[in-house]
Amino acid sequence: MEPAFGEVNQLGGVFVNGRPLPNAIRLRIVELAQLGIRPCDISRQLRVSHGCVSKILARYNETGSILPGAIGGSKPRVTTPTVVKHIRTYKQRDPGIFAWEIRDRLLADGVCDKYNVPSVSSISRILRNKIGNLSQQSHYDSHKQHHHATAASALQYNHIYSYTNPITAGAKVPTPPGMHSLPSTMAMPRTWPSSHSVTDILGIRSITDQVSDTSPYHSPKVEEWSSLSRNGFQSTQHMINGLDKGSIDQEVKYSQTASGLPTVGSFVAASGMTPYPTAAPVSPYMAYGTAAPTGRRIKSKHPFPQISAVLPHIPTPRDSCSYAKCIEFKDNPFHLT
DNA sequence: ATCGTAACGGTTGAA
DNA sequence: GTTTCAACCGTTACG
Repeated sequence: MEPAFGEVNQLGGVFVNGRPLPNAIRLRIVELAQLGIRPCDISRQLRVSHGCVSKILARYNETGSILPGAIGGSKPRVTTPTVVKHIRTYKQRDPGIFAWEIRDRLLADGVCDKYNVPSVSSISRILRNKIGNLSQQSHYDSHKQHHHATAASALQYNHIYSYTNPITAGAKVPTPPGMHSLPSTMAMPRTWPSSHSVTDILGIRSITDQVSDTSPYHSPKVEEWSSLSRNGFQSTQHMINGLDKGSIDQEVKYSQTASGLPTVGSFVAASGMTPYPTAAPVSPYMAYGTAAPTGRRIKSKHPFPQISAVLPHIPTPRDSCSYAKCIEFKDNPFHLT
């Protein structure tokens, strides 16, 4: 359940425990950093803990994305229907086969790779629970099952998990930014926006602004706006740094000075940066985008790349299967009226 | 003073 | 419909 109210951190900023900062704040952190503002000053100005600033900047530096990681869900199973089907086949052909032999065969036949091959114990469990006494199965049945399993797995898993792709097989496998050699099965999972770049994020945001309500906190779920993101609201003329100015203006309201505490704004003017409003109502939770590609520990050659850069998102298996939804704040505790 | 990060309490969503 | 579990979150405190 969403809390009725957010909490206030030591800096006077409002946050919701367990929930990501809104994209507007995340974006601001990156923008300020690009302008040469020190993280400690960013922390003070935005009233976000320095640990959070550090984390967001580090992630941006490594992934090019300002977005939070994907929350919730489960890791994709390794015992996909396809794998079970192969195990069944092996067992049928050689009823005395050992689990470890099956494991080796799965690897040898390319059904799995070293990242997603089931453990011996998992195979044993499959043999015990899912396959049982194969000798009582007719060949016709098994063939039919085989066929269905293949189709089903192709539909349900292949385009999402792409287990045999060594790039995506491990969630922590680094993937260079800008890589375009993704197999088609990974290029565009079912409900995922094509990019986690700021451009796409705000492109999406610009659309959601149009379709959403007056509450800056409510955002459509990805199921809704992932399709929007594909319908050509890429960059437009009123983009600033790849961002929709309107959306920025709206999200800028997040600046945390509602408590009446003095803002830390002197250095803002001195730095010549965009003069963000510094005394706007607190409204921390606006639309969230989709998850950042967490776990991709990319050592960027270009620290703090321009935020307008479009960096294709290379989804991890976990990304693509379970993080399709953005965060929705229906009852935003921070929405001041 | 600044920054990186582990611990913590929390949320989320697939299985 | 509920529970479990492992992912993530931001804050805090420590070094």
